[in-house]
Amino acid sequence: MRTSQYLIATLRETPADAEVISHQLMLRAGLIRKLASGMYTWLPAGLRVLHKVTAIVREEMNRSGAMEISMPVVQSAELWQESGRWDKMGPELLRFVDRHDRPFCLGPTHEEVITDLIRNEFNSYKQLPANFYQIQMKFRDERRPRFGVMRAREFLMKDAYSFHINQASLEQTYQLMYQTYSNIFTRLGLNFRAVLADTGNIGGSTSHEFHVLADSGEDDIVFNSTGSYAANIELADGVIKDLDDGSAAMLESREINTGNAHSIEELCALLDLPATRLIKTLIVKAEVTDTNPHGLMALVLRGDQALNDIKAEKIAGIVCPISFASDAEIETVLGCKPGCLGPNKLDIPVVVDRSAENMRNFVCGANKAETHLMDANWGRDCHFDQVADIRKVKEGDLSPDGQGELLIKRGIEVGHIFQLGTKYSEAMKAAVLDENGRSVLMTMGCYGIGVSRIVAAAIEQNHDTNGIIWPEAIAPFQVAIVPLNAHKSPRVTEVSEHLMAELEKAGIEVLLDDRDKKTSPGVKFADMELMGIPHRIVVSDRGLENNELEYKFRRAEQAENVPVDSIMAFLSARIAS
RNA sequence: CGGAGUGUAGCUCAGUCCGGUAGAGCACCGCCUUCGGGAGGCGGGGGUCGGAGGUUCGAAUCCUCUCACUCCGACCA
Repeated sequence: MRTSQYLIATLRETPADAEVISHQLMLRAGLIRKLASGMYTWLPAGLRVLHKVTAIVREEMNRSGAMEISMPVVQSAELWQESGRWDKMGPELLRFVDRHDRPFCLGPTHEEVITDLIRNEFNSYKQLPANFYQIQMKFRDERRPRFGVMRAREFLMKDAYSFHINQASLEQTYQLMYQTYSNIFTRLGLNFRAVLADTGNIGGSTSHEFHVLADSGEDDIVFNSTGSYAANIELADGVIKDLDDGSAAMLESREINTGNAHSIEELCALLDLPATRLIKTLIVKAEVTDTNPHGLMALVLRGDQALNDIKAEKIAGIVCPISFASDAEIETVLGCKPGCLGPNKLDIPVVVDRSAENMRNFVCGANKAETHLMDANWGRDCHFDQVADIRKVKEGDLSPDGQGELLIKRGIEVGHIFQLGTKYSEAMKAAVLDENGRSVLMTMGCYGIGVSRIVAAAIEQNHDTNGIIWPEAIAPFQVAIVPLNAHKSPRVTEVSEHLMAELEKAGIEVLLDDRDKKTSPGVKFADMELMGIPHRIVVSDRGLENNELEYKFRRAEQAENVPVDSIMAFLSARIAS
């Protein structure tokens, strides 16, 4: 390819409405342009990258034995009503009617369509297991699209759905997909982690997310140094090192005046105690029942620990999404404002985190204005109804498997695999006959990859001040040829053209920067670097006088000279490796 | 959906407070010079100042409404 016949849509300056680096560089390198919020046109160079990612995903999915299909983007409401998600989904599902006033939606995911297909096609256990996938544009009307294609409304996704006669078969395919995903992200050249994940509303028992590590990621992922444990912070478990073992002798408790000190920090300063000696009591909304007429619940943690909302939402009776009780509600029910609350003599359910379960002689609110309880103890002064893990793990906690300490890093979720169970097959009556001629609901799994998001994630992980540094597997071109003074030097032109032809014959993708003499060398260098092309050859009279070409690897500091007649061997060795 | 902000040339922005001929740099077109790190000179094209309404002799500028976009939060199989 020649730049003179290609859309090199590079921008010198950063567009004002791009905040994260991948979004800025995708615009500046001329990969995408915005049509509307969360919707992007892929320009030629960007589409080349997207296609390379797609090709790797497709190859590995095919290798795993999955079958590629293509389902409609537009889906009729009936199926969604049948699964119950038409009402459950909310405005994220973009709905509209056709000319006959029949309701439709743009597919945000395809569980309904695939389940409908398979319940009609499959009759026997002998047809199982089976795994189907597609690579297709999805549409989700996100409340707040952001960061370019990282969180877009229209995005390219690989989604796969597997069908099984039982849980054991599902687990086999699940493992296969786990391995397939690991292969895909390895081939893409990304630094990633597979982590245990929350199954969220989709249900099911087991789920893993695949995260590309990058500081701009939207998720916190937790893992130990040996790699034997990794989880999304939403459900990560960890062991506190300095946990109180509850062996100390109980001291006499007493009320103390703490004035206007309300926060843990203020109390620590006032009492000259570490936060680990304090107890934090949070009041959240709960369902109103006979046993809990106030509709509130107390969540108790050690003073230095933070609440994990996702974990807390799993406690029976808590209102989802979790919300804190207002000051007025707390005062009405507990007779005290927040700031002096404690788990003593509360007539609402009290859930204590394991971090506070065994504490001795702690400080907690006395449920009385400006008053805290010193040297309080469970049983004698305070009570709890239930112990649960509701704590957000911290860096430095011990790994739950006993292997070292936990690290926390930011991650971009690029893949997610689920064991669905029978959620959809039950709702949509998708069954086959087993070997005894009995009708059995199929067990399902589903497996997603954010293909367009991978492009952004790769940039987040691979860039410098000059622009993108593509992993070689997904670069739009492998080699850039930059001729200098081609308009004056027939020899430079000839060598450049010849090299391009040779490389293309060898199946290597080349971009020859043959823009006219008005495009200065500096502009060409800057553009090729901005676009992140991994290998660059400069052809100049100066070099040719010594029979040399200049080679520079995008990641390297320095360029090096290579004899003209060994350039093909030189390049094919580097590109292969 | 709550909070904040921004809309002026393809891009980055000035001009708005204090109403009076629509600006700069880059990009683009032509000619000349230059040619290994975003060159220089001369000449040129390009805008209903997001939209609608209002105030005024006169509105990019003041007022009202509206639309779009961005950020923070909430939300997110």
